[in-house]
Amino acid sequence: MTRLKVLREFTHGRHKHSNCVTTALSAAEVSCQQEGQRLTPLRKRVLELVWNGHAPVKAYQILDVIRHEKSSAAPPTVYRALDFLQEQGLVHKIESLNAYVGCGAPGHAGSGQLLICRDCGEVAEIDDQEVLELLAAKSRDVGFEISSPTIEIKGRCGRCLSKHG
Amino acid sequence: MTRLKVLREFTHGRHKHSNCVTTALSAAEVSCQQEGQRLTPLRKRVLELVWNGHAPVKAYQILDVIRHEKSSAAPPTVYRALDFLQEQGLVHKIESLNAYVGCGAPGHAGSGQLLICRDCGEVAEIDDQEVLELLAAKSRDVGFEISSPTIEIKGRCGRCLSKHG
DNA sequence: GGAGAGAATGTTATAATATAACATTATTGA
DNA sequence: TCAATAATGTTATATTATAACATTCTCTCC
Repeated sequence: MTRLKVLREFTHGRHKHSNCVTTALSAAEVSCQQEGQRLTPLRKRVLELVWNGHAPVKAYQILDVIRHEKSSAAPPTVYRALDFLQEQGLVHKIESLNAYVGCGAPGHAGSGQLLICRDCGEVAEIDDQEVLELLAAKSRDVGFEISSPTIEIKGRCGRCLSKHG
Repeated sequence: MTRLKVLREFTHGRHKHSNCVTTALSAAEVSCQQEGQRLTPLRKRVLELVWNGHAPVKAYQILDVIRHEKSSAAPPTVYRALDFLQEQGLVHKIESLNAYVGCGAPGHAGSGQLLICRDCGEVAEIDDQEVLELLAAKSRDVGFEISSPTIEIKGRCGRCLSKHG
């Protein structure tokens, strides 16, 4: 199937997560450098915490950690960093959960389609042009022009399906 | 284009909105009757307020109105009614706005695709099987099985497009 | 009609999420 | 170095939502 990009995968079992974090942080460095944006230590740390795992992370969870490291941390500390990271396409907000996940493909415009596993909580991200084009076509039928789709899908990932039937 | 159902339309200018409200309330009565659910005066009033117009309505806006009519009104009053209405498919929550809109096709399972106009704020709802099937197919490619999609799309409606270019 | 069960609503308190507004510090570029 | 801008600090508060328990209402069964 062409045009389907997988921006963030389900882990489907154990994996060496430190690799995910390292990769994400390096990619973020590069991306920000290219864009002339500053990935400050604070922003980098927040990104790292968002990449705590493959499940969504809440703003106040991040704050709880940062508070222990930096007494000046307050809600704006975290929300501003998250805003920056979202603008850079390094993080997506999952609106239906009020939580955040790292994006596997920084610099990538907008968010793709977020797949959220009800069982294990992991989130994958795909970006499929066919889906977007079809949605755009259907929207045009009612006179609507898309600018930014939010697509969040709850269901079950392959691993949880095979585990629990 | 087949299989595209329009559950809630953009008004595209003036219309007699009281008709929308009347229709929605009647449909709700019928739907609840059929399902053996109780559309109490409170729930009906909340539904009516959600249908205040074609733009999303916030829970606390509803509460502000109800407070004037019923001194006992408090947040749970409104949230419980909204929960009930969502379960009955009479109202959808727009996750990306923390706001609510009425559904034009009660009883309909899940929400369709919500189209949100950035300019006038109106929300339409379509329900297209092709889109859902394509999404399901693409999700299957990464081993994921969809149970409930949340699709909210920001853009511009036909009227605003023709107005402002 | 009355008793009991379950549903709906009332009531109080608080949790969880997010932003406003202004002060201070750091960084960059002229 | 100085000024401008960006980033962070700081305090307060707005917004959204739920917990927990009390009371009232509605329906059914007898």
